[in-house]
Amino acid sequence: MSAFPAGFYARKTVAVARELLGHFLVSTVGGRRCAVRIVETEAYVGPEDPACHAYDWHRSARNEVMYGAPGLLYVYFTYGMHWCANIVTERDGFPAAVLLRGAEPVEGVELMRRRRRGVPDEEIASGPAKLAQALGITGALNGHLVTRPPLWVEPGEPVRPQRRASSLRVGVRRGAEHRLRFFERGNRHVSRPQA
DNA sequence: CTTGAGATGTTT
DNA sequence: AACATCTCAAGA
Repeated sequence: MSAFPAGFYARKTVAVARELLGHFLVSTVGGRRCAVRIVETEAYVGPEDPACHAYDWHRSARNEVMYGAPGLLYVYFTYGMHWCANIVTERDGFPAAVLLRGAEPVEGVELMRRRRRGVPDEEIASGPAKLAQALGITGALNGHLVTRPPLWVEPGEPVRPQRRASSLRVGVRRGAEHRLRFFERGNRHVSRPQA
């Protein structure tokens, strides 16, 4: 059994991943407003986490923002096509973040339907790259602080612990054994089968 | 409903 | 060669 979920910073990142469920993400990217309710997250808990982009203190132009202050948006490009968005969770200098994996549209749904080319509403943001596309998030927002426009978190009714569930992280090979994915049980906007 | 392949560019 | 993914087509 590896140590990292028991460490202090891991606990904080995991707490953020859990507690983000039920809160809102508001975007005014492009000048029009839309908002989603977060229903799925994953924790990437720091240098001891083999799945984390900052594993073993790896530091590069791509993941530099992870080493910054909590509340910064870490946006990366993957599979040659997709943007994914994280929120940095730990103190300056300790690289950890929470991946935004799934959300349900609550405001500006027409705008998000346009960005997502007419897919059914439950697929507008049911996945990290779908979520980023729906909100207009790209690399241009890398390093943005999520307390102000054009993208910020607003408090919502927290998901009660009884309605929260966890699972293995999706698409992860190294460090795959840890249950660091969190989601609202039964929600239709969660990205994958809820094991 | 499920599975599998292809798209596509960056990082290791 | 892998990658914190998505879409579509085909099959059960």
